Amino acid sequence: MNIENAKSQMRKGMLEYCVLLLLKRRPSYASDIIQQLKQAELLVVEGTLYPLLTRLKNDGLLRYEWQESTQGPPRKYYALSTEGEQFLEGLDAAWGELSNTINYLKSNQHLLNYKYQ
Amino acid sequence: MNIENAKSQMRKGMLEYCVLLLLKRRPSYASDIIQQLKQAELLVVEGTLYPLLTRLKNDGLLRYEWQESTQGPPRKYYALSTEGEQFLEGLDAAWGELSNTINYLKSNQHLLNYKYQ
DNA sequence: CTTAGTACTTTGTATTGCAAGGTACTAAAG
DNA sequence: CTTTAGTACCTTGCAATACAAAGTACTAAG
Repeated sequence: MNIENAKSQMRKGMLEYCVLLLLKRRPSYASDIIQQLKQAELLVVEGTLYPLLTRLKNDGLLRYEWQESTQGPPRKYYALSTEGEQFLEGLDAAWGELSNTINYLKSNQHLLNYKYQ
Repeated sequence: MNIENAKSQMRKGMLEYCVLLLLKRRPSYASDIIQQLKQAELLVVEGTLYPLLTRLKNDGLLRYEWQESTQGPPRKYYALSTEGEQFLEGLDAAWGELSNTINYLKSNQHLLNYKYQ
């Protein structure tokens, strides 16, 4: 058990959220998404992202269209569906709650009413 | 796919962190930890927590001691080891980074340098 | 001695992140 | 024409782990 492993664990639940956040800004293809996440210091590899995108598409949260590239094979540009936008709003709320909860746990406030034994 | 499922995914990577945060405040036994997490609106069930505690103990981050209870069977009080305290500091840093990253992604700031196509 | 309450533990399943390997298209070099 | 390099998409096998459900065990009350 090391910190890297723990960081990886933390990222796990957030990946889906982060990908949807990125796609809200602009349609992107997989390799592009990986670059964007790397810039944001959220390392993700292909073997993680492709199945995730497929899952989100199958759930109706994403749609995609093929686009020619000037250099290389065509790209699959993913974008949020209407349902995906609504889902993202739900995730925004969930993130807010989780963030509050952890900051609360960090803040010691819950100790004010605490009597030992 | 629904929001509850997604929330659950988000919680996953944070559970370890939250449990360590709680145990930093005071030694607790499993059922007590579940109650505290429930108060913080982070639902966790026995089948999740017990293996987690065992894992953290095997990794040397926690230690425990049995204590008699006035009502019912004895309780296994877990507390942070020295190594666990250091590990928690690492998780604090990781949480800060992740939190920053997501707020960054939410903030649209990464669009300022963006040119489409 | 049975029932209720509390607490710890294990088993089986499903999800999913990731490493590694594979397929396919384009363009440039030999 | 064939080979090589670059880009992009996809799949397979493994390991980690959250969770539901069932099991064990102790105490106290009826």
